[in-house]
Amino acid sequence: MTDLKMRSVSEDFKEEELRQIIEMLFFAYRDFTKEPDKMLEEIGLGRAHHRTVYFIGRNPGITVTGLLDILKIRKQSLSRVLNQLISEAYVFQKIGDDDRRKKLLFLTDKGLVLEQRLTANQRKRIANACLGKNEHAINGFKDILTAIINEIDQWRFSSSTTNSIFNERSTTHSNRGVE
Amino acid sequence: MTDLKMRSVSEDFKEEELRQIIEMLFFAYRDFTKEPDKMLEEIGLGRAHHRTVYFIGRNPGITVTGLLDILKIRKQSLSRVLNQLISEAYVFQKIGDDDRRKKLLFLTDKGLVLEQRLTANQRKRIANACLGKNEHAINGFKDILTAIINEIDQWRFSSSTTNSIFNERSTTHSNRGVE
DNA sequence: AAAATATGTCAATATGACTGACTTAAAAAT
DNA sequence: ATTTTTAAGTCAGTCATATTGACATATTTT
Repeated sequence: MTDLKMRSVSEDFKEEELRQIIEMLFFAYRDFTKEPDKMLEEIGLGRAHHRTVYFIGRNPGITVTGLLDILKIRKQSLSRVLNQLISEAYVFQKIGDDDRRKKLLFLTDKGLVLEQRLTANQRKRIANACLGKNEHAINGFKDILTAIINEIDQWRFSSSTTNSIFNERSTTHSNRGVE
Repeated sequence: MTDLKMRSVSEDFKEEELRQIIEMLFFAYRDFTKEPDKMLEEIGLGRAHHRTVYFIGRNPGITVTGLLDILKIRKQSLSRVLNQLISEAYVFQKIGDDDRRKKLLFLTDKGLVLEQRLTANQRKRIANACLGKNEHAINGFKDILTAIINEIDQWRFSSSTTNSIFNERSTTHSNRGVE
Protein backbone atom coordinates (compact mmCIF):
# COMPACT_ATOMS: atom_id res chain seq x y z
CA MET A 1 0.00 0.00 0.00
CA THR A 2 1.16 3.48 -0.67
CA ASP A 3 1.73 5.43 2.51
CA LEU A 4 -0.25 8.35 1.19
CA LYS A 5 -3.05 8.03 3.68
CA MET A 6 -1.31 9.19 6.86
CA ARG A 7 -1.43 12.94 7.15
CA SER A 8 -2.51 15.52 9.61
CA VAL A 9 -6.05 16.78 9.85
CA SER A 10 -5.06 20.18 8.56
CA GLU A 11 -3.33 18.63 5.58
CA ASP A 12 -6.39 16.54 4.93
CA PHE A 13 -8.54 19.60 5.04
CA LYS A 14 -6.34 21.43 2.59
CA GLU A 15 -6.25 18.47 0.26
CA GLU A 16 -10.01 18.21 0.47
CA GLU A 17 -10.48 21.88 -0.24
CA LEU A 18 -8.05 21.81 -3.13
CA ARG A 19 -9.74 18.77 -4.64
CA GLN A 20 -13.08 20.51 -4.44
CA ILE A 21 -11.65 23.39 -6.40
CA ILE A 22 -10.15 21.02 -8.97
CA GLU A 23 -13.57 19.49 -9.46
CA MET A 24 -15.32 22.84 -9.60
CA LEU A 25 -13.01 23.86 -12.41
CA PHE A 26 -13.83 20.71 -14.32
CA PHE A 27 -17.60 21.04 -13.93
CA ALA A 28 -17.60 24.78 -14.50
CA TYR A 29 -15.59 24.58 -17.69
CA ARG A 30 -17.61 21.66 -18.97
CA ASP A 31 -20.87 23.53 -18.51
CA PHE A 32 -19.43 26.84 -19.60
CA THR A 33 -18.62 25.46 -23.05
CA LYS A 34 -21.58 23.13 -23.55
CA GLU A 35 -24.20 25.53 -24.87
CA PRO A 36 -21.93 27.43 -27.25
CA ASP A 37 -20.68 24.06 -28.51
CA LYS A 38 -24.25 23.12 -29.29
CA MET A 39 -24.92 26.38 -31.14
CA LEU A 40 -21.75 25.92 -33.15
CA GLU A 41 -22.57 22.36 -34.05
CA GLU A 42 -25.80 23.51 -35.67
CA ILE A 43 -23.86 25.57 -38.17
CA GLY A 44 -21.11 23.03 -38.71
CA LEU A 45 -18.48 24.69 -36.56
CA GLY A 46 -16.66 23.57 -33.42
CA ARG A 47 -15.10 24.95 -30.30
CA ALA A 48 -11.90 25.76 -32.14
CA HIS A 49 -13.86 28.09 -34.40
CA HIS A 50 -15.39 29.73 -31.37
CA ARG A 51 -12.03 30.55 -29.85
CA THR A 52 -10.72 31.85 -33.15
CA VAL A 53 -13.74 34.05 -33.75
CA TYR A 54 -13.65 35.22 -30.16
CA PHE A 55 -10.06 36.37 -30.17
CA ILE A 56 -10.28 37.96 -33.60
CA GLY A 57 -13.31 39.90 -32.40
CA ARG A 58 -11.42 40.88 -29.31
CA ASN A 59 -8.28 41.87 -31.17
CA PRO A 60 -9.28 43.21 -34.58
CA GLY A 61 -6.32 43.15 -36.92
CA ILE A 62 -4.53 40.41 -35.05
CA THR A 63 -2.11 38.38 -37.17
CA VAL A 64 -2.03 34.63 -37.58
CA THR A 65 1.04 34.47 -35.38
CA GLY A 66 -0.70 36.55 -32.75
CA LEU A 67 -3.57 34.10 -32.70
CA LEU A 68 -1.26 31.12 -32.49
CA ASP A 69 0.38 32.80 -29.56
CA ILE A 70 -2.89 33.12 -27.69
CA LEU A 71 -4.31 29.74 -28.56
CA LYS A 72 -1.04 27.86 -28.20
CA ILE A 73 -1.84 25.49 -31.02
CA ARG A 74 -0.03 24.67 -34.26
CA LYS A 75 -0.28 26.64 -37.43
CA GLN A 76 -1.65 23.61 -39.24
CA SER A 77 -4.44 23.24 -36.72
CA LEU A 78 -5.40 26.88 -36.94
CA SER A 79 -5.16 26.81 -40.70
CA ARG A 80 -8.11 24.52 -41.29
CA VAL A 81 -10.26 26.41 -38.83
CA LEU A 82 -9.30 29.80 -40.22
CA ASN A 83 -9.79 28.75 -43.84
CA GLN A 84 -13.27 27.55 -43.06
CA LEU A 85 -14.11 30.77 -41.23
CA ILE A 86 -12.85 32.81 -44.19
CA SER A 87 -14.56 30.71 -46.85
CA GLU A 88 -17.83 30.92 -44.94
CA ALA A 89 -17.38 34.67 -44.55
CA TYR A 90 -17.09 34.96 -40.80
CA VAL A 91 -13.59 36.38 -41.08
CA PHE A 92 -11.66 38.39 -43.67
CA GLN A 93 -7.99 39.18 -44.14
CA LYS A 94 -6.23 42.41 -44.96
CA ILE A 95 -2.59 42.70 -45.95
CA GLY A 96 -0.56 44.66 -43.44
CA ASP A 97 0.40 48.23 -44.41
CA ASP A 98 3.80 48.35 -42.77
CA ASP A 99 4.64 44.68 -43.26
CA ARG A 100 3.06 43.12 -46.29
CA ARG A 101 3.85 39.60 -45.10
CA LYS A 102 1.31 39.97 -42.35
CA LYS A 103 -2.35 39.21 -42.90
CA LEU A 104 -4.49 41.08 -40.46
CA LEU A 105 -7.64 39.30 -39.39
CA PHE A 106 -11.06 40.88 -38.83
CA LEU A 107 -14.60 39.67 -38.28
CA THR A 108 -17.17 40.32 -40.98
CA ASP A 109 -20.63 41.43 -39.92
CA LYS A 110 -21.66 37.79 -40.07
CA GLY A 111 -18.74 36.94 -37.83
CA LEU A 112 -19.62 39.72 -35.42
CA VAL A 113 -23.16 38.42 -35.13
CA LEU A 114 -21.96 34.89 -34.45
CA GLU A 115 -19.43 36.07 -31.91
CA GLN A 116 -22.09 38.09 -30.11
CA ARG A 117 -24.47 35.17 -30.03
CA LEU A 118 -21.88 32.83 -28.53
CA THR A 119 -20.47 35.33 -26.10
CA ALA A 120 -23.90 36.49 -24.96
CA ASN A 121 -24.53 32.99 -23.70
CA GLN A 122 -21.31 32.83 -21.74
CA ARG A 123 -21.67 36.38 -20.46
CA LYS A 124 -25.09 35.54 -19.13
CA ARG A 125 -23.77 32.49 -17.35
CA ILE A 126 -21.02 34.51 -15.68
CA ALA A 127 -23.33 37.39 -14.87
CA ASN A 128 -25.82 35.02 -13.25
CA ALA A 129 -23.04 33.41 -11.25
CA CYS A 130 -21.99 36.83 -9.97
CA LEU A 131 -25.52 37.87 -9.08
CA GLY A 132 -25.82 38.70 -5.42
CA LYS A 133 -22.10 38.38 -4.83
CA ASN A 134 -20.30 41.39 -3.44
CA GLU A 135 -17.30 43.13 -4.94
CA HIS A 136 -14.86 41.33 -2.66
CA ALA A 137 -16.12 37.96 -3.78
CA ILE A 138 -15.96 38.95 -7.45
CA ASN A 139 -12.48 40.38 -7.08
CA GLY A 140 -11.40 37.29 -5.19
CA PHE A 141 -12.73 35.18 -8.00
CA LYS A 142 -10.88 37.15 -10.63
CA ASP A 143 -7.66 37.35 -8.66
CA ILE A 144 -7.42 33.65 -8.00
CA LEU A 145 -8.50 32.70 -11.49
CA THR A 146 -5.81 34.97 -12.88
CA ALA A 147 -3.24 33.48 -10.54
CA ILE A 148 -4.00 30.01 -11.92
CA ILE A 149 -2.88 31.18 -15.35
CA ASN A 150 0.78 30.71 -16.25
CA GLU A 151 2.66 33.93 -15.55
CA ILE A 152 3.48 34.38 -19.21
CA ASP A 153 -0.16 35.15 -19.96
CA GLN A 154 -1.16 37.01 -16.81
CA TRP A 155 -0.28 40.41 -18.28
CA ARG A 156 -3.49 40.13 -20.30
CA PHE A 157 -5.34 40.81 -17.05
CA SER A 158 -2.96 43.27 -15.44
CA SER A 159 -5.68 43.87 -12.89
CA SER A 160 -4.70 47.17 -11.28
CA THR A 161 -8.44 47.89 -11.30
CA THR A 162 -8.01 49.07 -14.89
CA ASN A 163 -9.43 47.11 -17.76
CA SER A 164 -6.50 45.87 -19.70
CA ILE A 165 -8.32 45.89 -22.99
CA PHE A 166 -7.44 49.39 -23.97
CA ASN A 167 -4.01 48.07 -24.69
CA GLU A 168 -5.94 46.83 -27.72
CA ARG A 169 -2.80 45.11 -28.93
CA SER A 170 0.02 47.30 -30.08
CA THR A 171 2.20 44.70 -31.73
CA THR A 172 1.66 41.95 -29.24
CA HIS A 173 3.44 42.51 -25.99
CA SER A 174 6.44 40.94 -27.62
CA ASN A 175 6.12 38.33 -24.95
CA ARG A 176 8.10 35.63 -26.65
CA GLY A 177 11.48 34.86 -25.32
CA VAL A 178 10.07 33.40 -22.17
CA GLU A 179 8.89 29.81 -21.79
CA MET B 1 -23.17 47.30 -39.62
CA THR B 2 -24.67 45.65 -36.64
CA ASP B 3 -25.96 48.11 -34.10
CA LEU B 4 -24.19 46.30 -31.32
CA LYS B 5 -21.76 49.08 -30.61
CA MET B 6 -24.07 51.67 -29.04
CA ARG B 7 -24.43 51.03 -25.35
CA SER B 8 -24.02 52.89 -22.14
CA VAL B 9 -20.73 53.22 -20.34
CA SER B 10 -21.94 51.00 -17.52
CA GLU B 11 -23.04 48.34 -19.97
CA ASP B 12 -19.69 48.58 -21.65
CA PHE B 13 -17.97 48.14 -18.36
CA LYS B 14 -20.01 45.09 -17.52
CA GLU B 15 -19.42 43.60 -20.92
CA GLU B 16 -15.73 44.29 -20.57
CA GLU B 17 -15.56 42.74 -17.13
CA LEU B 18 -17.52 39.70 -18.24
CA ARG B 19 -15.29 39.22 -21.26
CA GLN B 20 -12.24 39.34 -19.05
CA ILE B 21 -13.69 36.58 -16.95
CA ILE B 22 -14.51 34.54 -20.04
CA GLU B 23 -10.89 34.84 -21.12
CA MET B 24 -9.55 34.06 -17.67
CA LEU B 25 -11.52 30.84 -17.70
CA PHE B 26 -10.08 29.90 -21.06
CA PHE B 27 -6.47 30.62 -20.10
CA ALA B 28 -6.81 29.14 -16.62
CA TYR B 29 -8.30 25.90 -17.85
CA ARG B 30 -5.79 25.62 -20.67
CA ASP B 31 -2.86 25.99 -18.28
CA PHE B 32 -4.49 23.94 -15.56
CA THR B 33 -4.61 20.89 -17.81
CA LYS B 34 -1.38 21.33 -19.73
CA GLU B 35 1.11 19.75 -17.34
CA PRO B 36 -0.99 16.72 -16.40
CA ASP B 37 -1.64 16.22 -20.12
CA LYS B 38 2.09 16.11 -20.69
CA MET B 39 2.64 13.57 -17.89
CA LEU B 40 -0.13 11.41 -19.27
CA GLU B 41 1.21 11.53 -22.78
CA GLU B 42 4.48 10.04 -21.59
CA ILE B 43 2.69 6.91 -20.47
CA GLY B 44 0.37 6.72 -23.44
CA LEU B 45 -2.72 8.09 -21.75
CA GLY B 46 -4.83 11.17 -22.36
CA ARG B 47 -6.97 13.65 -20.51
CA ALA B 48 -9.94 11.32 -20.62
CA HIS B 49 -7.96 8.78 -18.64
CA HIS B 50 -7.09 11.46 -16.12
CA ARG B 51 -10.70 12.33 -15.48
CA THR B 52 -11.65 8.69 -15.18
CA VAL B 53 -8.85 7.89 -12.75
CA TYR B 54 -9.59 11.03 -10.80
CA PHE B 55 -13.25 10.32 -10.23
CA ILE B 56 -12.72 6.65 -9.48
CA GLY B 57 -10.13 7.67 -6.88
CA ARG B 58 -12.56 10.18 -5.50
CA ASN B 59 -15.50 7.77 -5.43
CA PRO B 60 -14.16 4.28 -4.82
CA GLY B 61 -16.72 1.71 -5.85
CA ILE B 62 -18.43 4.00 -8.33
CA THR B 63 -20.28 2.25 -11.12
CA VAL B 64 -19.89 2.80 -14.84
CA THR B 65 -23.20 4.60 -14.91
CA GLY B 66 -22.09 6.80 -12.05
CA LEU B 67 -19.00 7.77 -13.96
CA LEU B 68 -20.97 8.48 -17.12
CA ASP B 69 -23.19 10.70 -15.05
CA ILE B 70 -20.27 12.76 -13.84
CA LEU B 71 -18.36 12.92 -17.08
CA LYS B 72 -21.41 13.40 -19.31
CA ILE B 73 -19.94 11.37 -22.13
CA ARG B 74 -21.19 8.27 -23.91
CA LYS B 75 -20.71 4.76 -22.72
CA GLN B 76 -18.77 3.95 -25.86
CA SER B 77 -16.31 6.75 -25.19
CA LEU B 78 -15.77 5.71 -21.61
CA SER B 79 -15.49 2.07 -22.59
CA ARG B 80 -12.25 2.43 -24.51
CA VAL B 81 -10.67 4.55 -21.82
CA LEU B 82 -11.80 2.25 -19.02
CA ASN B 83 -10.70 -0.90 -20.81
CA GLN B 84 -7.25 0.54 -21.28
CA LEU B 85 -7.04 1.57 -17.62
CA ILE B 86 -8.09 -1.92 -16.54
CA SER B 87 -5.79 -3.77 -18.94
CA GLU B 88 -2.87 -1.62 -17.82
CA ALA B 89 -3.78 -2.24 -14.19
CA TYR B 90 -4.65 1.26 -13.07
CA VAL B 91 -8.21 0.24 -12.28
CA PHE B 92 -9.96 -2.97 -11.25
CA GLN B 93 -13.59 -4.02 -11.15
CA LYS B 94 -15.56 -5.83 -8.48
CA ILE B 95 -19.01 -7.27 -8.99
CA GLY B 96 -21.61 -5.58 -6.80
CA ASP B 97 -22.84 -7.53 -3.78
CA ASP B 98 -26.43 -6.36 -3.79
CA ASP B 99 -26.75 -6.03 -7.54
CA ARG B 100 -24.54 -8.34 -9.54
CA ARG B 101 -25.10 -6.41 -12.76
CA LYS B 102 -23.07 -3.55 -11.35
CA LYS B 103 -19.34 -3.45 -11.65
CA LEU B 104 -17.79 -1.35 -8.96
CA LEU B 105 -14.64 0.47 -9.96
CA PHE B 106 -11.54 0.98 -7.81
CA LEU B 107 -8.00 2.21 -8.32
CA THR B 108 -5.15 -0.26 -7.95
CA ASP B 109 -2.04 0.87 -6.12
CA LYS B 110 -0.58 1.76 -9.50
CA GLY B 111 -3.68 3.79 -10.22
CA LEU B 112 -3.47 5.51 -6.85
CA VAL B 113 0.11 6.53 -7.50
CA LEU B 114 -0.78 7.93 -10.92
CA GLU B 115 -3.76 9.79 -9.54
CA GLN B 116 -1.64 11.31 -6.80
CA ARG B 117 1.02 12.41 -9.23
CA LEU B 118 -1.46 14.14 -11.51
CA THR B 119 -3.49 15.68 -8.76
CA ALA B 120 -0.42 16.88 -6.87
CA ASN B 121 0.41 19.05 -9.85
CA GLN B 122 -3.04 20.60 -10.01
CA ARG B 123 -3.26 20.98 -6.24
CA LYS B 124 0.01 22.85 -6.24
CA ARG B 125 -1.22 25.20 -8.95
CA ILE B 126 -4.39 25.96 -7.04
CA ALA B 127 -2.56 26.30 -3.73
CA ASN B 128 -0.08 28.72 -5.27
CA ALA B 129 -2.91 30.73 -6.76
CA CYS B 130 -4.52 31.00 -3.33
CA LEU B 131 -1.30 31.99 -1.61
CA GLY B 132 -1.63 35.34 0.09
CA LYS B 133 -5.33 35.56 -0.64
CA ASN B 134 -7.65 35.94 2.32
CA GLU B 135 -10.58 33.71 3.21
CA HIS B 136 -13.10 36.09 1.65
CA ALA B 137 -11.32 35.98 -1.67
CA ILE B 138 -11.06 32.21 -1.59
CA ASN B 139 -14.69 31.80 -0.64
CA GLY B 140 -15.68 34.26 -3.32
CA PHE B 141 -13.72 32.24 -5.82
CA LYS B 142 -15.38 29.00 -4.80
CA ASP B 143 -18.86 30.48 -4.63
CA ILE B 144 -18.76 32.01 -8.06
CA LEU B 145 -17.08 29.01 -9.62
CA THR B 146 -19.79 26.81 -8.16
CA ALA B 147 -22.48 29.13 -9.45
CA ILE B 148 -21.13 28.76 -12.98
CA ILE B 149 -21.88 25.05 -12.83
CA ASN B 150 -25.30 23.89 -14.02
CA GLU B 151 -27.61 23.54 -11.05
CA ILE B 152 -27.95 19.83 -11.59
CA ASP B 153 -24.36 19.32 -10.48
CA GLN B 154 -24.03 21.98 -7.82
CA TRP B 155 -25.08 19.59 -5.04
CA ARG B 156 -21.60 18.11 -5.29
CA PHE B 157 -20.33 21.25 -3.60
CA SER B 158 -23.19 21.87 -1.18
CA SER B 159 -20.94 24.40 0.49
CA SER B 160 -22.51 24.71 3.95
CA THR B 161 -18.91 24.80 5.17
CA THR B 162 -19.03 21.02 5.22
CA ASN B 163 -16.99 18.99 2.81
CA SER B 164 -19.46 17.26 0.59
CA ILE B 165 -17.24 14.28 0.01
CA PHE B 166 -18.47 12.25 2.91
CA ASN B 167 -21.65 11.72 0.96
CA GLU B 168 -19.37 9.21 -0.73
CA ARG B 169 -22.10 8.39 -3.24
CA SER B 170 -25.13 6.57 -2.01
CA THR B 171 -26.64 5.51 -5.28
CA THR B 172 -26.05 8.65 -7.25
CA HIS B 173 -28.38 11.47 -6.41
CA SER B 174 -30.74 9.92 -8.84
CA ASN B 175 -30.50 13.18 -10.65
CA ARG B 176 -31.57 11.96 -14.06
CA GLY B 177 -34.93 12.99 -15.22
CA VAL B 178 -33.89 16.58 -15.39
CA GLU B 179 -32.12 18.13 -18.37
C1' DA C 1 -43.04 -14.08 -18.41
C1' DA C 2 -42.09 -9.35 -19.64
C1' DA C 3 -39.85 -5.05 -18.90
C1' DA C 4 -36.27 -2.33 -17.26
C1' DT C 5 -31.48 -1.76 -15.91
C1' DA C 6 -26.29 -2.13 -16.12
C1' DT C 7 -22.85 -3.21 -18.90
C1' DG C 8 -20.47 -4.15 -23.07
C1' DT C 9 -19.44 -4.18 -28.05
C1' DC C 10 -19.32 -3.50 -33.33
C1' DA C 11 -18.92 -0.14 -36.85
C1' DA C 12 -18.66 4.27 -38.85
C1' DT C 13 -17.80 9.24 -38.40
C1' DA C 14 -16.22 13.99 -36.95
C1' DT C 15 -13.23 17.13 -34.72
C1' DG C 16 -9.26 19.02 -33.03
C1' DA C 17 -5.08 18.45 -32.23
C1' DC C 18 -0.34 16.67 -33.45
C1' DT C 19 4.42 15.92 -36.39
C1' DG C 20 7.43 16.62 -40.22
C1' DA C 21 8.62 18.56 -44.47
C1' DC C 22 8.42 21.99 -47.71
C1' DT C 23 7.05 26.54 -50.35
C1' DT C 24 6.49 31.43 -51.08
C1' DA C 25 6.97 36.15 -50.18
C1' DA C 26 8.69 39.89 -47.70
C1' DA C 27 11.69 42.03 -44.44
C1' DA C 28 15.96 42.36 -41.86
C1' DA C 29 20.74 41.52 -41.28
C1' DT C 30 25.24 40.82 -42.90
C1' DA D 1 23.49 42.35 -52.82
C1' DT D 2 23.18 38.17 -50.92
C1' DT D 3 21.84 35.59 -46.94
C1' DT D 4 18.93 34.80 -43.14
C1' DT D 5 14.84 35.27 -40.68
C1' DT D 6 10.00 35.89 -40.34
C1' DA D 7 4.97 35.31 -41.66
C1' DA D 8 2.04 32.60 -43.75
C1' DG D 9 0.39 28.53 -46.12
C1' DT D 10 0.22 23.67 -47.50
C1' DC D 11 0.64 18.44 -48.13
C1' DA D 12 0.35 14.19 -45.87
C1' DG D 13 -0.19 11.24 -42.18
C1' DT D 14 -1.41 10.20 -37.28
C1' DC D 15 -3.77 10.18 -32.84
C1' DA D 16 -7.20 11.04 -29.09
C1' DT D 17 -11.67 12.07 -27.87
C1' DA D 18 -15.96 12.15 -28.68
C1' DT D 19 -20.16 11.18 -31.49
C1' DT D 20 -24.36 8.04 -33.39
C1' DG D 21 -26.87 3.80 -34.09
C1' DA D 22 -27.62 -0.90 -33.44
C1' DC D 23 -27.26 -4.87 -30.78
C1' DA D 24 -26.11 -8.51 -27.10
C1' DT D 25 -26.05 -10.32 -22.37
C1' DA D 26 -26.96 -10.84 -17.66
C1' DT D 27 -29.60 -9.53 -13.87
C1' DT D 28 -33.18 -7.43 -11.40
C1' DT D 29 -37.79 -5.65 -11.05
C1' DT D 30 -42.55 -5.68 -12.14
